[in-house]
Amino acid sequence: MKKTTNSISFAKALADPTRQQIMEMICCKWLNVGEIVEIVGVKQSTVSHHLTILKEAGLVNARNEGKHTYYELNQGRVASCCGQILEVFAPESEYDIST
Amino acid sequence: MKKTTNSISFAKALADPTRQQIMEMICCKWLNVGEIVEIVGVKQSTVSHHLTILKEAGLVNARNEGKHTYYELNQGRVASCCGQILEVFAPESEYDIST
DNA sequence: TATTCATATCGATAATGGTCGATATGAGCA
DNA sequence: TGCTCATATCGACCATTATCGATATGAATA
Repeated sequence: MKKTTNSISFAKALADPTRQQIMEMICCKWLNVGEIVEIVGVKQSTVSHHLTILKEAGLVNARNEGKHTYYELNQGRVASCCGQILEVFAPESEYDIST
Repeated sequence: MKKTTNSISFAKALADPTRQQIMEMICCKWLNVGEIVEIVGVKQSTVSHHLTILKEAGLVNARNEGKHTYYELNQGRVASCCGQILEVFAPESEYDIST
C-alpha cells in the first residue's frame, strides 16, 4: 500500500457522513462522547471509533474532565489541510488561506 | 445509507492515493488514459474506474480527440469544494475563496 | 466492411472500513 | 477497597471499494 499523506488522511476522515456530522457538531463547541452519541444516533463504540480516526488525522482536540472526555474540532487543521489541497490541486485558482 | 453530499463525494474522491496521483498529473495538463496508465502504473481498467469516480464527483473535464479521451482536472471544482468545507468546518478561520 | 487501437464496462477477488455487542480500562465516589 | 459510570478497545459481520483479467464499445483506417 502507498504511503498515507496528510491530505489522504484528511480526505478519509471527511469521507464518511457520520464523521462529518460529528465534525459539524463539535465545530464550535466542546462535547463529550455521551453527548455526541445521543445526537448522532449510533452506538458509543462507533462514535469512539470515529473520534479515534479524527484524532489520528489531527482534526480534533481532546480534553479530560472527570470521567468525561470532551472533543472539539481543530478548525485550524481543517483550514491548513484545505490549503494544502488547494495548493496542489487548484494552483491556478485564486484563493487565500490564512490560518 | 445516508445521502451523499458534495463534500462527501469530493472527500471520497480525494481519499485514495492513486486518484490523488492522477489528479495531480492532470492538474494543469490534458492527458489521455494511456498516458495516465503509463505514469501511475496500474492497469488500464483501474485507471478508467478512477476517472469515472472523478468524473462523477465533477472533478474532471473530458474531451474526445479521435480514439483518445483526454482528461483535465477541474480546478474550479476543487476550489469550490474546499470552500464549502471551510465554510462548514472552519468558520472561525480566516480564509478567502474566489473561484 | 474488417481490422486495429483506445477506452469503458463487467465479474471476481481481496482489502478496507463502518457498525455492533461484549468487554476492558480508568476515574470518581461510597 | 469495591462500585458505578464514561470511554476505549476487541472481535465479528457486512457493505463498500480498489484492483485485476476478460470482454464490449466505438472510432479511425486500410
